[in-house]
Amino acid sequence: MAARQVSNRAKGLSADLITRTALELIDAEGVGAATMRAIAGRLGVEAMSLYKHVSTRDKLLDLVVELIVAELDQDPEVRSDATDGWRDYLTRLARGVRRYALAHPHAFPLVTTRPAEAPWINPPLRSLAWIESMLTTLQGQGFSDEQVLFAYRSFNSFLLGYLLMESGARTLRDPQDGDGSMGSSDQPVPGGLSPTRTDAEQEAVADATSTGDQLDPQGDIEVAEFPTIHRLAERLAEDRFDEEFERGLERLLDSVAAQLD
Amino acid sequence: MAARQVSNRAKGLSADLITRTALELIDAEGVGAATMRAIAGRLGVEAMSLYKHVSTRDKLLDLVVELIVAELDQDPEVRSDATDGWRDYLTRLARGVRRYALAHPHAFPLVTTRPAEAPWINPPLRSLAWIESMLTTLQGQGFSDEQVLFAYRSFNSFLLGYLLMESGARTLRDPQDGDGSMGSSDQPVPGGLSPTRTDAEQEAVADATSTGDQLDPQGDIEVAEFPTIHRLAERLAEDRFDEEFERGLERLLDSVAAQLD
DNA sequence: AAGTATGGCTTACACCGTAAGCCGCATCGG
DNA sequence: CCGATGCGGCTTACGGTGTAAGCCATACTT
Repeated sequence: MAARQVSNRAKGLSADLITRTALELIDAEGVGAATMRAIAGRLGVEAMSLYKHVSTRDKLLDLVVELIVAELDQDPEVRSDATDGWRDYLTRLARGVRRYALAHPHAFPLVTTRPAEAPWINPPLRSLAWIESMLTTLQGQGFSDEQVLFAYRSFNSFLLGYLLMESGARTLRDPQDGDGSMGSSDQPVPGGLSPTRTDAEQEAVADATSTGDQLDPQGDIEVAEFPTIHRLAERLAEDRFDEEFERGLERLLDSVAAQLD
Repeated sequence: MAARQVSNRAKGLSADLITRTALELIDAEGVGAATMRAIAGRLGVEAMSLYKHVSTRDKLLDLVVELIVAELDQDPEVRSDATDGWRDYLTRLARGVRRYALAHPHAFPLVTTRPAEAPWINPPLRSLAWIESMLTTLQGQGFSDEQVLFAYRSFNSFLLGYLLMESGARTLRDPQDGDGSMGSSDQPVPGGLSPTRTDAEQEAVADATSTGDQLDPQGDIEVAEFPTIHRLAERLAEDRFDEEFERGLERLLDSVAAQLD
């Protein structure tokens, strides 16, 4: 009964499994590593077999984005009701989004960058279900249409900017970091549920200087030319993300509150 | 004397010309359209000739980013001095950045997404020269180190989030699009395209319905499932970007000012 | 038992980035 | 003036990519 699939047949493929495998590859080695052949290979299957379940690689990447965003549904801290008020609701939601952003630093640019189908679906909250949830919740909390719209847009644009900056900063290097959590990090940001390994070797190292000759071969700053950067380099590189995220979020919520006058 | 180059020779190629041509193609048809062959073709040259001036396509894309950011230098409204105070300085700088973001909506994701060489170089202001300018200017205006850092990070993250959202919203619909580059950091991973252009590497294409079956074939909302989105759809799609940008910027500057207490 | 649909596989193609090498011409040292 | 040098084009070729088309064993349906 079952089990024996000597040749082909019954490998148990499915769009979901494929999507999940693609995300694993992306997490491990970057978006570029998730080729149809690589995904198939990891599933012990030929590349063309994937097309029985997924129409195109492009659509597959969209599915990956959906999969990531769907982590909100499993996130125990995120709630779709606002029993403790809109501020609590938005705070939990924002932290949930941050959690999946940091859980998938290689994939996050996909979430932020992929063209949307409608102007009101915007990153990083690209799920109609959650957009609806947010809008109705705020409305239920007494927000006028105008205020709902303001809150929605500010919220998205804050998260987008902050998280892309943060995940970008955390991502760039990788001589070998082992676990990637340097510095602080003790907040409730631990993480997503997926087994992301940030390690990966990726990046041909070879280049290093990519922005022309702004940086010397070691990647250090030209002291003479950029004295202030050099002086502040250490503090610029410092990791205060948790703290700054919470502060920024508070400021955002304050400005939303102010709009309620 | 020059002028007549019957066969080969003296086509006047240069890294700068190539970069400029690449940007034209990106602006017109998306990042994915800027293949080495396409760029060369537009210059009446063979693809391999480009490599005499540019080491790799990846580096070329970096040059494109540099070229875009360099538009700040030509922008008559942007000033590198703060004779009218830091608020005026930051306002002009922000508007300048917005100007090039909107001038190159297809290329902007490159600016935001391309892995940086150092943690303190972050999008969308990816020029050491301008970073230095901003830091020293603020410092010259009496900001403490702490305040400079706060201002720098807030400023970047605000611009990044707002502009990516805006250019994304303005971009979404297009016959074809295609974007290349990679997420946080990727491999060389060349890419194959399909009939028209899509792209490999990171993502691509704007093919319309992408978020699964959230939208019906026309791209309209499922009214029953998402009543609030449907009710607010028109206003969500409304274009109030100019006004909101200015308001958001003001709020940002206020919060920077508050930090000066 | 026959028919049909499903879900794998094989083959093939156009296009991609780019390594390697060729060669005409412009420049310069003698 | 002539030869050497090397720059800046071109040609060829390779491995990799997404995916169209068609094949065929198995599993479900009737």
